[in-house]
Amino acid sequence: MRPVPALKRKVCGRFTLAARPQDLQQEFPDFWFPSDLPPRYNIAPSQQTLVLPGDGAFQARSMRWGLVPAWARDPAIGNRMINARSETVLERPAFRSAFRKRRCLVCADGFYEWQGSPPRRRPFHITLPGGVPFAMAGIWEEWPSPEAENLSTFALLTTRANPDLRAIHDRMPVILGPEARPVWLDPTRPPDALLDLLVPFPGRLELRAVSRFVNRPGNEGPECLAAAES
DNA sequence: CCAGACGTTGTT
DNA sequence: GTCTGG
DNA sequence: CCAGACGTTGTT
DNA sequence: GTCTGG
Repeated sequence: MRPVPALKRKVCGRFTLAARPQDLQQEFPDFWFPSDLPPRYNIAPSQQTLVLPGDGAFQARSMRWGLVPAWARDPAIGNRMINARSETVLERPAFRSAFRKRRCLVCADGFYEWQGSPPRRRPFHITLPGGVPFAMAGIWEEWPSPEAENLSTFALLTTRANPDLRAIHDRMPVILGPEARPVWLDPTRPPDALLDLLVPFPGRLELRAVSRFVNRPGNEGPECLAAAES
């Protein structure tokens, strides 16, 4: 008998990065950050956001969320390549090469998950205690655009939800603590050592129901974190 | 050998 | 790029 | 992830 | 319903 598929709901598709550059500098002291970083409360797929690639430059870069494989004909394919399952990332043709050679950290200070079924689906904002910035595990690609400069894109690694999150969701982005980050970014690390890092977050998470204002991808600003209407 | 395809998420 | 199908 | 669009003809 | 765009 085939294994019964686990309960599945939708996975990380929005997040926040409202932290100031000095807060990021403190959390990621090895990296250089731009000083003019705008606070973001509604980062959606296809948008640019701050990524720390393991390319040895230790320079924060802006990349587009939604991985476009190097061989893609149409970069629109990236709009659906926003998450890569940890369980299968090693085999998937679209991700395998990026997983082996181009890993990164994706800076965030919270992410959104939606709970329930339409039309009552409600967004939650999930943070670490105190709202400190954290690093999500990512992989990235460079797509040679015929007209413009290369397009840099990334996908987030996902794993099972941890106990705090399980009430609303069964998947979550992989969050890497300070010890795991250099391992993930080390280009010489073998796949087995990397896969060991892709586990549910072992610490506590804080969940807060927020307004549906965040639903609309074009909405931006601290209103995205307003308490949920009753 | 060449030609042609190549993907993910989720489906509560 | 890399794999499959013919 | 959610919101919003969703068409055709013909075109060196 | 399904796909694209943000």
